Amino acid sequence: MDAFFAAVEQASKPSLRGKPVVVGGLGPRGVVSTASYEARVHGVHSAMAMAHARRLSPNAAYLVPRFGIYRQISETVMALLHEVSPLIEPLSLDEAFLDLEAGELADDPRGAARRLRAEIRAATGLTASVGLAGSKLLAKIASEQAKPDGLVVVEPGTERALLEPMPVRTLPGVGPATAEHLRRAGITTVGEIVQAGEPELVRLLGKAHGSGLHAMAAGQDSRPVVADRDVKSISVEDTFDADLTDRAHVRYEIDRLAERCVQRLRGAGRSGRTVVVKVRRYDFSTLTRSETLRAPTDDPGVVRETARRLVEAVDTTGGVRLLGVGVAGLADFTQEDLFAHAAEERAEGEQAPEELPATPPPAPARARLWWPGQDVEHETYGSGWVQGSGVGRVTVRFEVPSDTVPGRVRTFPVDDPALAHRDPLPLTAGGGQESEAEEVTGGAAAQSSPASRPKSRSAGTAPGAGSEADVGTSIP
DNA sequence: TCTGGGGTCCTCAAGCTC
DNA sequence: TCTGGAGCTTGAGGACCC
Repeated sequence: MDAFFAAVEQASKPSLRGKPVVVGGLGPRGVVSTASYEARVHGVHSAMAMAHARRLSPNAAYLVPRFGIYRQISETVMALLHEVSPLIEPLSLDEAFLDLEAGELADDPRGAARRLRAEIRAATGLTASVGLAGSKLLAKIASEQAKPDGLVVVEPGTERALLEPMPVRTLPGVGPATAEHLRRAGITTVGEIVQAGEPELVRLLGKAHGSGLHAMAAGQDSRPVVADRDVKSISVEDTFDADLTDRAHVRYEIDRLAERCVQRLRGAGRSGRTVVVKVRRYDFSTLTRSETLRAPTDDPGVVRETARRLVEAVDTTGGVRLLGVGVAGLADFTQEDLFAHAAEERAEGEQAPEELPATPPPAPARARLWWPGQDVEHETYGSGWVQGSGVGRVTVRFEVPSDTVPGRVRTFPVDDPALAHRDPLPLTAGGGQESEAEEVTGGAAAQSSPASRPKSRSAGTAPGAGSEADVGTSIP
């Protein structure tokens, strides 16, 4: 998926169309989730510290994510994918693998891809990119090449030639640490991984990673498209604007996180046996502590008590920047943990004064309730979104997705009773520009080798926004 | 300017059982 | 009865992905 959050914001807010937009956490420790193509020109990219992004692109619009509307649009797109093939493996809100051979359009993958992109554009007003190949690895690489707004086809037999010159970071599973490991061994391209041989890769990276990477570098990827992956763990975590130094405050936050975690656990109809606490200290060192219970639980008291016990064993004297609570070893049933219940009751009865939770931290200032990008409604001026807030004032731009010109801006006191939060407005369907992207070549040399053709074809799709330079060769 | 949130998978060490 | 090894489980950390 490509610039999805930013593309939704631009579609929702007419005044931001064609402008640099950055979506992410706006607190002092926020990072970029997505940058629009206009912001990427200035060097802004995802996972970058927000403060860094602001220096690179000071005139961009900085907005908080609106997951509700992203989820709605994602559901629309996934429903369209279902019409093409029943076998879909979603990777995130905006990206999925599709096994075309499980659908009715297996004989015309290129037509299916074209139709899909057109339908996504018609339904959401957003553009999508598609990579068409015989494996998930190559479909993913092709969809990256296709962005923005394109289609790339990797012809069977061209896989090796396509992959060989690419940097090792192209392969999934190769991050900064593995890339550095390989670089020290003199390996910087995918071709060099193949040349090094599997035994050398296993020696460098271990059995699973080494042999898996060697196979992928050789273009061998037989991973099937898997629908309905089972969730293995559920967790919540918070990074604090300022490090927590007070143990009672740490305990208070652990209690809150345990509560939220159990809410999500119950929302998913699950329980779990292993409680995990995560602590990131002032120096960014990260510790996890876990405890496996005798039976799965979804009891907030049990999770809270276990999490408290685990965090007590961690030295937090220097300060804590992040706390997390999670539950793993998920099951579909619960079993009352009588011992933990008894322990909880005992603890409640015996709580010493210093064991009492700390006074909750001071509530955020009213101005912090208005985050840039949020949807609002004013009794007089109608629907709009928060452009900014501070020094007791909040600035709102009044415009809706269907507007063709930017809306007007007005400023109010932060506690103006006429101003309220509202749900996002849907994007206008069919808002995309008509443009039939031309397909160009994606693979390297177009030598066709039917014998090497993998059994299934996968298409990776990624709604994006931008130009139409496509590359592609036809599948016979 | 330090570095989010929610996940998955792998590796390794230690303890336990057979 | 003792001992060593295999295999499993648990706990912790690291790397990676979107």
